[in-house]
Amino acid sequence: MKNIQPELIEPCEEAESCLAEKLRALAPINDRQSDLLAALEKERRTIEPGEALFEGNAPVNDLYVLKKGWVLSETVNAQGMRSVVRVHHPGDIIGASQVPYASTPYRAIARSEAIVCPFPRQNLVSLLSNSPRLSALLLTIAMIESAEQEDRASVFRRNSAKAKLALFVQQTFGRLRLMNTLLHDRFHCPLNQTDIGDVVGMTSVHVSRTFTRLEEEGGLERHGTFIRVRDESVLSAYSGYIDRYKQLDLSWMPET
Amino acid sequence: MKNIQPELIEPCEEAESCLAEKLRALAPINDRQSDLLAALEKERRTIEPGEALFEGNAPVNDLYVLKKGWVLSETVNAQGMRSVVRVHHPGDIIGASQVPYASTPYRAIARSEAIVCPFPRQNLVSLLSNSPRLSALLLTIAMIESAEQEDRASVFRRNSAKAKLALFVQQTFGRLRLMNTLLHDRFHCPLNQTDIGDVVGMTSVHVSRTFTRLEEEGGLERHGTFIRVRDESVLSAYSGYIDRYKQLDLSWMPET
DNA sequence: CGCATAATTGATGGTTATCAAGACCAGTGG
DNA sequence: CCACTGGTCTTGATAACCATCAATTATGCG
Repeated sequence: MKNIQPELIEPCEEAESCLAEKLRALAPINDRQSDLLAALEKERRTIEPGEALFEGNAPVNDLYVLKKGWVLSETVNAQGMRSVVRVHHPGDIIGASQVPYASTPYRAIARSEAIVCPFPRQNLVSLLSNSPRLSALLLTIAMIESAEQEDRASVFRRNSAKAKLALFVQQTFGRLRLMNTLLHDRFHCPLNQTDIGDVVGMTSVHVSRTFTRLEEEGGLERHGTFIRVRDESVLSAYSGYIDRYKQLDLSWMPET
Repeated sequence: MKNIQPELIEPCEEAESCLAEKLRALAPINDRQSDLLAALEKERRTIEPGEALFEGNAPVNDLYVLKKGWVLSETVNAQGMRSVVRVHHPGDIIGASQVPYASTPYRAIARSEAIVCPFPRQNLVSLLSNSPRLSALLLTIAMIESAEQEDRASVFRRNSAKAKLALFVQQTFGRLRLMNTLLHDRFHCPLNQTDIGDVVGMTSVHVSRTFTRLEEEGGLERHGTFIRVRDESVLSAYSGYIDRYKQLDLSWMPET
């Protein structure tokens, strides 16, 4: 397997507000709104691969805007098996789904060198109080991710290993492309096959076999830590993938 | 199997605003906020069991507050298998996860006699614009449901059939109890085993077998269309169930 | 080069899907 | 009262898929 030159990967790192970049990819926001968002990303913290951002059953005080790198939210279920609940990419708010809770059962762990901007949960309130439009955008993101989750649920609980992996690749690629429009047909995946297995719900052994089959069928190619989407139609035939960042209608959103 | 007298089931039906009832179960809201919510439930529509509320790939114009009955959001995946994406109970906003989209791929179908209150998507904006607290509550509900979904995902994609069914029963019971504090240890389930199978991702045949085993182990009992939770610890040992409506910390929410 | 981690490949077994047949149940009409 | 019917649930036999265990090969890094 030949290597492919890693291209420009994390354009978000340089932005004044990574979250603002993400929201802007969905709908226009004005300077005042942009400033409100930038206020969330004053602090900065770097995390090494393998290091934990927070541990399971820790109190929820801060949320984190992810500026660079991949972070996994994972948990251990009743039978002691690890399960990766979410894969966070730049622009995501890590811990957003834990906002209403006193503590989170999840553990967040970096899978590549990551930069996060911690901010207290209280700061969310200033967004909600000062901008209906930003409130609507936060709700929109929650709904988009919810739709993605529903898609995964549909496929992961009944379908074949090929469908699971195909959906994983397509959803991941779709999310990365939102923040990095330079991506063409391949992306860097810092997860090993054990991680991927814990995301889609299969063993690392079967991840390996299934990747090989999808390669044989021409759906994708692997080159080291890069994955190339070669024929989307092959993958979609298994996964039924829908790009949840397309087909949006945000005309209803308030202006301010 | 002896029959059990169906007790008082749908207290929400009589409330001025079913949604307000649900939010009030989470955090106090004042009269002004309550009025804003009641404005969403002016219209009313009755749906018979088996009847569709909307079909797949229909444009998203209205959302629906469910006042009474069970409604399923379902879809057909790439391999032509039916998948139940969500089970809606009284107090739910049907179609909430489709707010940002021009159309929805899902089909909503009633499984018992249902009453819904349709309201245009635009009306959400008046909530967001006029009450940061209601915005926060809407976000909170989205996050709670997201957490429930993550729990399902963790269990459904790797675990045994017993774990899947146990979680289904416990999550369903937990959600119903939020709106009906009279429920003690049993609830009416209008879904047949094919429906349940399409919710949890297994065949109706295996649902039957697994229910029988869980009964033998003392976790639950079935009496006609009623399910009685007999020993939560037995079910939790499989499912690792967490009540996501407990352990909330909503102290951060804005007042107005 | 040597070591550790990750990926691959093969053999075997368990869990669940699938197919098929029969039991149960409520409602209907002779 | 009883056959009939459609739906649902149950039970059994078989097979497919994936997990598991184990051994080997590849990859990356000091």
